[in-house]
Amino acid sequence: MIQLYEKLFSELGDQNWWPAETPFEVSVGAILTQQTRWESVERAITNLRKTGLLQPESLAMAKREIVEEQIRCTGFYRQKTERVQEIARYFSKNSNNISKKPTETLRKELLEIKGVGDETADSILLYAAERPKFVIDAYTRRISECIGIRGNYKELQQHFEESIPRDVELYKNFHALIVRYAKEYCNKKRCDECLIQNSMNGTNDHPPETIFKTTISSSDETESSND
DNA sequence: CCCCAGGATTGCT
DNA sequence: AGCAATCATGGG
Repeated sequence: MIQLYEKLFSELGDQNWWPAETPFEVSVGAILTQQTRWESVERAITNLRKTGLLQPESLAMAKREIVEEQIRCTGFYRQKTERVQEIARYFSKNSNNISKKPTETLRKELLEIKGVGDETADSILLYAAERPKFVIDAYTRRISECIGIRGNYKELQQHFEESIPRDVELYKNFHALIVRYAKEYCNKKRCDECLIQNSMNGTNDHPPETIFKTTISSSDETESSND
């Protein structure tokens, strides 16, 4: 799997992804970017900054209509308004001790916020809180499928995290490269030029159905006993 | 006019 | 546990 990273890096270089000033900005962006282009998010962030709403306290207290107006360009603006304001409330309360919370504790708290699912939580954990959590998004799923890795969110994440060194910067860059690559190649159906099939040659040439059973089969949970 | 984008929630089976 | 409908704007 690390060969894949090397391949993508040598081909596409450093991505300098997720440009943002503060952890709070990253977290707001993580909500806004759901099912939307990043260019729209940038506009919304600019609007929020311009109106002084890019801080936890001011955003939390702002009138709903005002926030909606600023982020409307990202779509789903009513839900997203409610959700970024919840994020803002969370940061208002916890901005002092977020860095002290254990990763899994933080993750659980983030997931309690309506509108924060697995991917958004891990994006916040990785890009805002600098925790080694590999983000699984639609592109990562698609590429995983192509090289015969299947499973739910947690299984895919586990597979990536066990296959590469536990390093925050590596996680960031790898994920950024996957997204960049998928946009350039998968979205344009340039499968004939696929770098991934080539770079994974030899490490994984099993048929899609039989590859995953060996690595995952036992779901060893060390967290809560059940739901 | 159609489909898709750096998802999550809800409801149904 | 898995699947479809829903949310909504902006670009190609």
